Amino acid sequence: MPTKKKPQVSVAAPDRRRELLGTAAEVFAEQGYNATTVRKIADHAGMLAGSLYYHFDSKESMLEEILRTFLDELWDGYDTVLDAGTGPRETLEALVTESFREIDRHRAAVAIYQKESKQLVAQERFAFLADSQRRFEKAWLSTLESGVAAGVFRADLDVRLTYRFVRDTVWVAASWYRPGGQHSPEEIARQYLSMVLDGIAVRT
Amino acid sequence: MPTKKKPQVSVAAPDRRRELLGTAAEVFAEQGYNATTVRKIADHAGMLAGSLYYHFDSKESMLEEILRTFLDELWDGYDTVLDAGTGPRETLEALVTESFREIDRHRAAVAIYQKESKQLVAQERFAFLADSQRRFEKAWLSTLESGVAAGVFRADLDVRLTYRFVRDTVWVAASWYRPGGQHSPEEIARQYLSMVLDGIAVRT
Amino acid sequence: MPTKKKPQVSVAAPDRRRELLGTAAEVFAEQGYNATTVRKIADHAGMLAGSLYYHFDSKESMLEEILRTFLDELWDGYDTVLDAGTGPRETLEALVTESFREIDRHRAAVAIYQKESKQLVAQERFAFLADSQRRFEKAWLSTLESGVAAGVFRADLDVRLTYRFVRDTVWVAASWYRPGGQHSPEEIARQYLSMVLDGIAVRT
Amino acid sequence: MPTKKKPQVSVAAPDRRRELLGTAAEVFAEQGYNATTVRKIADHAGMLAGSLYYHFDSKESMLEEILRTFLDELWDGYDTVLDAGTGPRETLEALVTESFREIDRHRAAVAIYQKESKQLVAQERFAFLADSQRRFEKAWLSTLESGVAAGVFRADLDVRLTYRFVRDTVWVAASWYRPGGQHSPEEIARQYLSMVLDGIAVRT
DNA sequence: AATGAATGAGGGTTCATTCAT
DNA sequence: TATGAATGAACCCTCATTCAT
Repeated sequence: MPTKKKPQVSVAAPDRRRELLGTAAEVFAEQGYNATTVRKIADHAGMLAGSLYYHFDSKESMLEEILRTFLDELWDGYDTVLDAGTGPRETLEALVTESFREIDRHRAAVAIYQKESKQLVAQERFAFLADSQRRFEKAWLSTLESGVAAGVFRADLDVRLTYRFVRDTVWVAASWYRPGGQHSPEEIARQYLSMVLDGIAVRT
Repeated sequence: MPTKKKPQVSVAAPDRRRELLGTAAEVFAEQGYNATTVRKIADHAGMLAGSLYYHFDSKESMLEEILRTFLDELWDGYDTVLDAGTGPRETLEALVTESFREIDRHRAAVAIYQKESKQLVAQERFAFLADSQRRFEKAWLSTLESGVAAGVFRADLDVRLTYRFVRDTVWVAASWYRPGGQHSPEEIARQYLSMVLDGIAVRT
Repeated sequence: MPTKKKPQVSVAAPDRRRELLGTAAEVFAEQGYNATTVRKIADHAGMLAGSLYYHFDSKESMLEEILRTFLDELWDGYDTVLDAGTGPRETLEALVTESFREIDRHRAAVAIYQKESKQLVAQERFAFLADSQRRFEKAWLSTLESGVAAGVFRADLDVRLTYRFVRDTVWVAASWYRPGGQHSPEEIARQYLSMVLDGIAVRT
Repeated sequence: MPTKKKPQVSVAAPDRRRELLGTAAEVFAEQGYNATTVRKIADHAGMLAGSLYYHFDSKESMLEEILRTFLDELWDGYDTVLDAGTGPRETLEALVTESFREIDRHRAAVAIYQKESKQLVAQERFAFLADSQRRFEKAWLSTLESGVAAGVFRADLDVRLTYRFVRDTVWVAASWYRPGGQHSPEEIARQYLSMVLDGIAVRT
């Protein structure tokens, strides 16, 4: 009677896993996925490269788990916001705020996502990134569109362009954001929203 | 007997060089610098990997030349704008417009710059990136600051945050921009400026 | 315009390829496929491990090509014999003789085949081994069966058992056969045939 | 304090040992010694790889014990036959029959022996394989030779060739033999003997 | 007896780079 | 100018083995 494959932790002792994934995410974010060698991760974790393979199947599977975990939590937050049934402007504000909170919580994962997702989606293994992107686009687009319909967002702008503008505007922040800095996520969100909604020009 | 090593560079056939650099930039932009093998570039150029070394010293030198060429042209444009002595708002508008023109002309280089510069600046060879970034920051910051002083930009926003906001807002566009699309660079610039300056919310 | 993959020799300069495959086959046969490191092959060939990958895709592809080449030649010989339309006994004699000739020509490949084929057939890449085995079985079985029907082979033996007996009897010889030894393939074939056909016991 | 290292081996629970060795032999036989990982054995035994090291010193020591056990039993049987003082033909028949019985009892070990012994004998640890082979060769050769001298075996055949023929003929059977099949070892032995002694051709 | 986690040596493979032709 | 072949360093990953618990 074979086999019982991979006694690998998985369920039990997920602490070490999470810890290692955190380390890996940090290095991936800082050096880029391709430029990150498994040995560097192991160094940061205080172990030998081969030892990582007790916990994970491959470097790629670490990346996958990092991104999956992040997206799962992101969608938990987004879904709560989207299901709240608030008006377009409140929804947009809540989405932006939620986004900055996720950046705060998953800075490394967000940075990785920003940098690598374009290449990754081509691989079947990372098809879930495309799914997420589609849901993402739908959520933001429909929020913007109902805002335009309701007269709270400008009608003279290309909606797709506006969508990209808002989306990028928020997420690129992950590339410079450092948690524990002088601005809380909520504070940053407030300033960003102010700029996005009202512009930087003085009203005349 | 005098050994003429590496005739390279120089005046001879600068066209082929430019052509090859264009190809390389395209592949770098699409696949990422690290993930791009010299062989892929050579494939796209219809030659063998080793043959590229007749034209260039190394993969890295190709990258350097791509980025240098782009930044040189960028600063040509920026300097013209900055030396024009226009008011802060006009300057900002001109900078944004100029930026979208550069994105249009150097899409690949811009994409590479966006993705790789953070890692590259650490290397001495790419110190010029840091220089450029400093000049860049100074140009934008001072434009914003004189705008605030002149009362044309809002005073209630964190200037550094605003700077990052505007900067990112413009440059990330390179990640989705496709030359020859439905919007001209000037048209995109106009819409972006409208959003950045006046916001997306309807004025009440 | 991309791409033209793998300028790898293939057609042109097949000499080096053949040479390397010969070396590899020798080492595979002597040490076993799994126990043979790519470095060992490279050592025997007077080059570095990585250099082999200019000529071949992988260690496995070397194995595949070795076996394919052997089987192709084997079937050339077998088909000639089988298409000759001779009687069962002559056919069997010719098959055995041809087999020893192949052992003489492809000693290493035969030894590899003997040792590894059982594990290999499970892989899709080596499905052609199963094909060959089926054809092989059919050729021998039908020869034996028509021999029995014609009254030239004994009818009191289990045909499958006899098939295995003859088959193994011939091919295991590859494990001890050394080309250039005191017996020519034809001489060995004659003695084997004498034993297989008439037995080792003195007739009473 | 006395450190009791490795209680192992010894008298304690020899059943588990035998059981584990049986499992290991099965896997070795099926996948090949090199291709068999300690983890696979442990999987089949329902334990973790490391746990095997409570019972055995190393993977190699498992292999050694499997082969030693097999050869010990084989020689018990062979010695009984050889000491019986029967004539050459009866001796040969008894040896063949005994061989098929051993194949029946130690199928896995025989298969391993067939496949790996050639590589193993080079190692000092497995020198006992060479001893066994020498005794083996002597036993068979002298049986054949006295048979030839006594006029019961053909004198016109190369004796070494005949030895190899008979030896291989019997032992390769282990590669396809499945215990519990339709033929008992004795039945197979009878048919093999019939072929080896009298050939497969119809006497004319 | 067995587990969980780690070690460390190596193995197959990739790739930027070199160089004689 | 470009090719064909090779280099050598590094990379991801595997696996027998160890050991504290």
